[in-house]
Amino acid sequence: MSDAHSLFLIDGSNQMYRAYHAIRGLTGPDGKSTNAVYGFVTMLRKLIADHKPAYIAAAFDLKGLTFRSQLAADYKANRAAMPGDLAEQIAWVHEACAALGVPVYTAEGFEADDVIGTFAKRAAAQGFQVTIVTGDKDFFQLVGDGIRVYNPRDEGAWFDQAGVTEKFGVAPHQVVDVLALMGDTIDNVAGVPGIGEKGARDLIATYGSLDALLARAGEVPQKKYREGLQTYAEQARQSRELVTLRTDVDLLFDPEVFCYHGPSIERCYTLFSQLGFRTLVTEFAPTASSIQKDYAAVTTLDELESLARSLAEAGRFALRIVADGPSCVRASLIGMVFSTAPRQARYVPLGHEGFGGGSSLNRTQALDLLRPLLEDPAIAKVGHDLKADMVVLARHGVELAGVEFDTMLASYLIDATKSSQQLEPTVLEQLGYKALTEDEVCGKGVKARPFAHIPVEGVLDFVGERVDLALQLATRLEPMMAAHGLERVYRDLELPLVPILADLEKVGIRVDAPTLAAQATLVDKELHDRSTSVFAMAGEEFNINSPKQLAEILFDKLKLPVLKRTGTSRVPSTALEVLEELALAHDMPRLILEWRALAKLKGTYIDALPQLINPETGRVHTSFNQAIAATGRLSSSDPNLQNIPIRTEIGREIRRAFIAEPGYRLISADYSQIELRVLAHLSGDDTLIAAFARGEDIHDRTALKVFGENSALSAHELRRRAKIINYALLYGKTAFTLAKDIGVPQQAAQEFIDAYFAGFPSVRGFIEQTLADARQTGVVKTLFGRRRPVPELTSKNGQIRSAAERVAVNLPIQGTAADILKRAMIDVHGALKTAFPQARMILTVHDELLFEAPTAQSDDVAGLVREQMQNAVVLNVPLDVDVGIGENWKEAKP
DNA sequence: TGCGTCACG
DNA sequence: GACGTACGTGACGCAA
Repeated sequence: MSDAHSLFLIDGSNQMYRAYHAIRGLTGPDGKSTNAVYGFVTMLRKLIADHKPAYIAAAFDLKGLTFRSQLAADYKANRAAMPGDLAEQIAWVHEACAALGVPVYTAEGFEADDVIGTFAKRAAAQGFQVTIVTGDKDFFQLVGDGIRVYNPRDEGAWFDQAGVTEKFGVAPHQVVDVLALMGDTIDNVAGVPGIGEKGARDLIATYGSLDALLARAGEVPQKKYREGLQTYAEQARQSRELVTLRTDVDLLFDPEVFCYHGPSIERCYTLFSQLGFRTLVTEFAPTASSIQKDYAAVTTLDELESLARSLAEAGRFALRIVADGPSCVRASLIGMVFSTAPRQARYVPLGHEGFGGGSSLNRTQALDLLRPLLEDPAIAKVGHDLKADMVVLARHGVELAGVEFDTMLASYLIDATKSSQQLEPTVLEQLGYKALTEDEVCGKGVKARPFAHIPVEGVLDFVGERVDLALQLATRLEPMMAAHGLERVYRDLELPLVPILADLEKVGIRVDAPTLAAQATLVDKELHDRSTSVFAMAGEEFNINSPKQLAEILFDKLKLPVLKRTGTSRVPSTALEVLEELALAHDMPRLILEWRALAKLKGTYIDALPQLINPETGRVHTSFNQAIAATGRLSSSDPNLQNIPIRTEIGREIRRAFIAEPGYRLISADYSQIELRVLAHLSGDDTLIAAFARGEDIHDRTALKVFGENSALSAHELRRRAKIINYALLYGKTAFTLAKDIGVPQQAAQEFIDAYFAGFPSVRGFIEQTLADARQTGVVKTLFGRRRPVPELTSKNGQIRSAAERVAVNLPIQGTAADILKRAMIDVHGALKTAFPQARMILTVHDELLFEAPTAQSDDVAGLVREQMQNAVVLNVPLDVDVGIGENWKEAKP
């Protein structure tokens, strides 16, 4: 295919339209559509990669009239105007072509088709093998003599002379005659009335050409065709002129210009960054390793002393711990790397093994030498994810102090919706470098080697970049944070939280393996009972956990009705709500649901947790992720301790396995209805505020507002429904789902929603004001100034826009609640340190904090915690905290 | 690796 | 008139 003389001519306008319609809903960082550009770029890159043309160019229509309007004033007058969001992308598409090394041609007064026709003929005459890339059948007229047509939509769609004849029914030279006869209503090519595509093709095939046909019109047997041809002969000739592509446009075919030399990396990088095409940005980014830099390893203690002196003199440096291991709390220290200036780094190897024994320094001596520096709060430390470094260092007896700037947190505060706040993508976005990855240095999968087994020279570039780039990032992100007004949330919340979260991770929580083992035995029996019954009903054994096999049994074998299909694969869904519905008609779905609930508990918690107990501490150490959740919440992983069951009795039993050390108690402290209180504060709704101020039960209050005083339902049921309504309305739930959740008709649900907003009038005002502000600024904020960009608020797609509106309303509420909890954690941590140093915070779950304290102090600790949490912030409603004490987490839950 | 499902606030 | 239908997470097992 990569003929030395192959020339590809791309029908740019045609392919741009196709891309626009094929991809929907893609937008760039500024919320503008990028679908046509993205689709076009994808097409063009695939075309070049697959066919490796030696010469290439693209042609586009220009805005405005062409010579064809002079032939027929109404030519293309019926065409709908180009959609605005496509017109906006034309300049980008041109730039994309140019960046990818494809010259762009247009011609005043002509269409792209004529430009292509001209180049095709001239190139073919010079012996080029020309391929026209288009989905437009009009180009069939040019095929032959070294010219063919290719439609990239369909891989097999190559049209040479034989291909055109087969596809279109006539030879290429007859194509214009067929097009002239059949006309084109959209483009206002008149043709001959009464003759369509099939008629035109048959007539031209029979008579050879339009001229011959018109000359012998009287011989045509079909009356409709005959009369049409006789009446509209002139119109047919004019139509032929319209559909005939010009091959004589005043353009020079210069092979030098058309010769393909590959893309301009810089231009592609700039363009794709602006458009927000992340994968492509990665591909075209320059690598930092191509830049001159000064990275070196420290090989003697003398050198290390001199490094320590220069770091102390600098007063501020970036650092990164290099470590191997399954997690920070179990990591082994391999080295430390420092930087005080751009493109400069010094690596202190401490654990590289087996390379003549001389490459690593003595760990104890080195740490002793560095300790004063690392523990000095007056020397500022910069890094990316410093919590991880703190946890590793603490294992080696070093308490890192002076944490001053964490680039991961800064990046997170600037845009919490980014898919990753890792160093590489952040550096790529902010500095335009493609940093080395751990995979490139260590390998991945089965081939991965630990740092300890790689020589120092092998890791130097990678580890050097870690600190060098972090320091450079800090310089760039600090002013950005200030510009967004994020200093307060950074200095008052996120930064002070870093050492606290490190403490929580280090301390962990005690989990009792025998308790879980006993539960495993019980649950196994329950699972077995249910699967036996299910298999009996099915008449065969199968894997209940396989949605596919389960669907076959339920829907094929038992012929139960398919109520819903899954999102992308459109297979029959076996989700909870579906099975609950089916359970009304058959016994198996209920058993399946019970089996699933038990299997979930066993697999995710009962069996998994014992394996995560750290043998050194006998405790489970989760990781808290401070830069994941778009709302400012923390998340927990490996294991996730924020989703331990509580809603069902059997699930709640698992919390018995989370226990206090002997002589200690667990203390659980929950904020009561914190999000509704935040709503009361933010909306200023008098009714809500008054209810909270009087200490009323807010769900009862809503029940009264929504259902009135004379409802027939029990107080308990009213409260249950009101609770659903309270939280539902907070997030923009619709009547449809509310109806399902509380089991009433949709119309009744709508009436409840209306009654709610009537009862709390300021809540609606708050929602509307939040949305109005967000539309204007493109971001939403919490009470503490945390921000979240919501570019989709201006989307033309109603569904995307609605989702963005719900996000925009949710953020100030969920995010402010998260801010309050973070503030409380900082206050409580500080207060405990002085008053009860033996007590420690061990877990945080969105509106709950868990502590472990000596039994004798537990009441006092509980009181202090409660006090600190209630006074973490001052709102115009009180914050209420429920506290409980127990030997295990279940007992401690208030 | 992506998807379906389900645990939590 | 059809479509989809509440926010935020993380983990497991299956199927490809």
